[in-house]
Parts: sequence; structure tokens; C-alpha cells
Amino acid sequence: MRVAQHLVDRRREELRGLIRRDGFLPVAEICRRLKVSEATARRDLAAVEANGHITRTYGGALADYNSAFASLDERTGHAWPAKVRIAERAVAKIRSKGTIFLDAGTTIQAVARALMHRRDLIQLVVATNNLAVASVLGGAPGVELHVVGGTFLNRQAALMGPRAVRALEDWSFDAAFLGGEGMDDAGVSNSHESIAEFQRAVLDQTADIYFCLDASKIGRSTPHRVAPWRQLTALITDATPRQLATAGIELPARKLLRA
Amino acid sequence: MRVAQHLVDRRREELRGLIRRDGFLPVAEICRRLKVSEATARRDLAAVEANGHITRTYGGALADYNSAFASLDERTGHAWPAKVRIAERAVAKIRSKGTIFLDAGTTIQAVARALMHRRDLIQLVVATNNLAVASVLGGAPGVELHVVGGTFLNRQAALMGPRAVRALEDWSFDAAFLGGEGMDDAGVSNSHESIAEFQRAVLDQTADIYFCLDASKIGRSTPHRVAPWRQLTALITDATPRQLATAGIELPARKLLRA
DNA sequence: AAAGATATGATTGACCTCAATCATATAAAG
DNA sequence: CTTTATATGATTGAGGTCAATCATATCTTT
Repeated sequence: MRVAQHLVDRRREELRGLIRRDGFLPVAEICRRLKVSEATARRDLAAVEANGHITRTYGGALADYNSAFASLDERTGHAWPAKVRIAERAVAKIRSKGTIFLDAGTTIQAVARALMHRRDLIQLVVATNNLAVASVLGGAPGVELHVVGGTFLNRQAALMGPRAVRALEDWSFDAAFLGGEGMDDAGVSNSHESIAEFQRAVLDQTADIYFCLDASKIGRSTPHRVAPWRQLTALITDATPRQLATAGIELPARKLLRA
Repeated sequence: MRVAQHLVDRRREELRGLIRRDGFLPVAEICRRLKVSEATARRDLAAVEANGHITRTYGGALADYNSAFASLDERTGHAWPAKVRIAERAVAKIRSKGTIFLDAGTTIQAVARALMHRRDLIQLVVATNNLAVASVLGGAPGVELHVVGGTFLNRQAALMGPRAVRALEDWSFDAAFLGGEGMDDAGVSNSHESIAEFQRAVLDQTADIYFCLDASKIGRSTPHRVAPWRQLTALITDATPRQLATAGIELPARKLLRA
């Protein structure tokens, strides 16, 4: 018995909410709560999964936590192996003690994950505005974690805005690891002004500035400029110098860390 | 073939790390990564689960995200039904627009979950220092979410410390919903000074102060005082007036919301 | 109003998961 | 060194999960 489209959509929207609230929902529970058969529950699950935001598992579905915890999503996502290699290169630049900043973005989340593998951390202070990074690093041995507060941006699961910028004022970082959505001859850029503005504020407080971008970002043009190439300490990327050159990006060897 | 105890412990420690990093790990993946049989993987899973920090699901195991996302844990945890009723009572006090603060603690996480059910929110600004609350509420329709930054406390998955207190200075809340670890005749108290101090700072910025504590907190004595009874707008609890009286807690009717 | 499209629930068979049991090899205890 | 305890992997049977198929009812389109 067919049912009206808007009802279907609403039910699936509700399913997304349920999964999101509970973190994990077994299929049987979905049937009970949505009052549908197992078959429909699975179909809904497939539909919601296709739209992103959840990942199915055997027996149910997991919330991707609006990408606050996009771990599964990420690992299967775009250029993940490259991001992991970039992350390893980045982590090698982190000393066992000191103060660093980790930005938002999946590449930087990979850095946080890689940082978990380090066993030699003594007293590393890590500040971040990224809730995914915070969740990964929370409770990591040898790490004192700080979260820079601000307005929550759902898309990035990160904190931004004027309060975030202001909160940066009493920080001073030995190193910062930043992501970006595009890079061209002029430097790194992002699609949202609030992100770019926040990143610029980070730069003001940081000694060593590392941008971590995979090759897919080459030549991608996004409106809000973060920093010109001369301002950063190094670019960590899987892209070859030749690939970079095609987009007019020419960096001295000491400013290019190949992953 | 038996294997040395310290190796077993180490492997299980590693398993906990793997699950923690990945959020979810299927049994087959555990076998592959730990190079053990399925039987051993399940045994390890059971052992790690017994020590907390993960919850098993059909087909694998979920990280509890160091309680940043203790959703499953909570729901099966202590006094959860009471917390849900308290949360519903609390949410009824929240208007469809305005600015509120949500504290750390499982009871307040229940408030956040209950808030998700509200469909009438227009422009509600929610500030919190609790990452679990942030994850639940992130992207909720009609909610503008802010996170008050600070030092990450693993046990509570919350942000505290001097930076958090300072970040509160430019806020002003219509209402705040706070938890606590104990209540007696003198008022509400907490076990950690940093938490109590932060909560006192919240009180300074808040018009209507609601404490949400279930009956198990009655008479429990914890060292760091947060606020005397006269300072709060109302106590939301499942405890009966008689129960409260046994601990010397006497509140006027308008200050007691029974859940 | 008629025809077509499709959402639903039931059924089925293949596959997977899980707990229990058991033999065995090796660590730990004496 | 001998004995005991136990961690491991293989096996097995019960039950759960899933995708595919199909008939049916009802929404949508013309």
C-alpha cells in the first residue's frame, strides 16, 4: 500500500533524527519506533545513508554525528590515503612538548588520529576549534586538550565567529596545522569568510604555520583568502612540485613537505 | 596455546584504542588487525566492554567516545528514566526563542536530547561547555549553538578552567540548566573545584537558574559548594518533598518542580 | 476517471553473528 | 620439574540479518 511522498520523507527525516540522537539504532528498534516493517526500515536506512549523515552497520545504523565524528565516512571518503600520509608527515613536525593548534577539516582530523599513535608525548598542549579533533584527542596520554569556543558550524563541526577569534587572543602557539579548500598561485583559500577570518587570527598567534592540503585542492578557487605562500612555514601535501607548478604554485624546497 | 598475560592485556588495550579511534569496528576487522581468531576477538571485546569505554553491537563494537558520547551508556545507566522525566520538565521551561545555557552531566544531556524533540524552536541560542550536548544539539533546527571553550576534562567531556570562566563574561542567559553531584540542606555541590567554580560563573550571568538533580543525589556530600538554595529559581527533580526533607532540604512550592 | 508508478509488508534463501563446547599448547604456580 | 590454570582456535547449532522477489494497495499523473 503506497503512502504519500511527504510522509515518507518526513519519516526518513525522523529516522535521521532518531539515529542522530541515539548514536546507534538497531533495525528492530527502528521498526518499533517508526512502526514499519523490517523491509521498510531497511529501505529507509538505505535512503538516509545515501543522503549522508549516517553509516549502516550490521544490525543497525550509526550516526555520523553530523561529521563531528565522520571517522567512518572519512576513511572511505575522498583522498583518505593521501590525507593519512600528509598527517604522518605533519605529526613528525610536532615535538613531545609545546603548544600547537589543530584546525578543522578532515585532513587535520587525520593529523589528530595520527597524533594518537605517538607514545612519546610528554606535555603537549593542543588547542582546537574542531569537535571531531577534540573527541579523538580527548583523554590522549600526554596531551592537555583545550577547545577554543565559538559558534558551532554544523557543516564543519567546528567553532567559529567573533567569540572564537577573541578566544584566540590569549593563546600563543609553537605550531599550527591548518586545512583549506583551495590553493592557487596566490595562496590558500576557503569557501567561508568566517573560517578564513578565524584562520587568519590563528596565524597571528603562531610561530610555525603548516598548511595541510591534498592534491585535489590544487587550482581550486574559493573566494576567501587565508594567507599568501610567503606567510607559511611549509605546505604539507601529497602533490608533486610539477602538479603544484601547473597551478602557478612555486615554493622553495624548505617550504614544501612531500607526503 | 596460552599466551602471556601482559601480551593479552596489551592487545586489549590496543583494541580499546582501535575502537576509540575508529568509532566503530566490525568483528572481522578486529580479527584482521589484531591477527586473532574470531573467538578471541569476541572474548577481548567482552573484556574491554566489562572495563567500560565501549559498547558492543551486533557485528562489532562502538566507542563510548570517552563518554563524550555516552548515549548508549547513559540510556542503560543509573536512574535514566528519572533523568528523562526531569529533562522533559526542564525543556518545558525553555521558550522558543531566547538564550540558555546547558551544563555538563548526564542529566543535562538528557535535557539536550529532549530539546531535540521540540519542533517550535524559532531562534533559540544555546551555549554549553559540554561536548556531548554540543554533539546532540549540533545542527538542530531552530537552534544556534555555541560552545564555551576551555580546558577539556576527560571525565566529563566538558570544558572548564579559567579560560572557560573568562569566556562566560560576554554572555547573558535567560535561563541556565545545571547539574550537580550532591545536594543537602546547604544547597548543591560538586566534587571538583573547577566544575563548581565554572558553575558559579554561569550563575552570575543568568536570570533563571534551574538545577536538575535526580533523587540519588539527595544527602550526598561533595566538597565544593556551587550555590545555596535561595539563589536558584527552581530545583527540577524526581524526588518527593518528603525525600528532600530527610536531607534537610525545604523548598517553597514555586521552587520545586517535580518530574 | 483511468492508467501508471511506487511504497509497503510478507516470504524466502543465503550469509553472518554469536555463545558454548572442546582439545591443545603454553604460561604460571608449586 | 611437575602440576595446574588458562588463553587460544576450531567447530557447531541456534538464531539474527540482509537483499531480492512478489502481490497488493494507494498515491500520482494524465
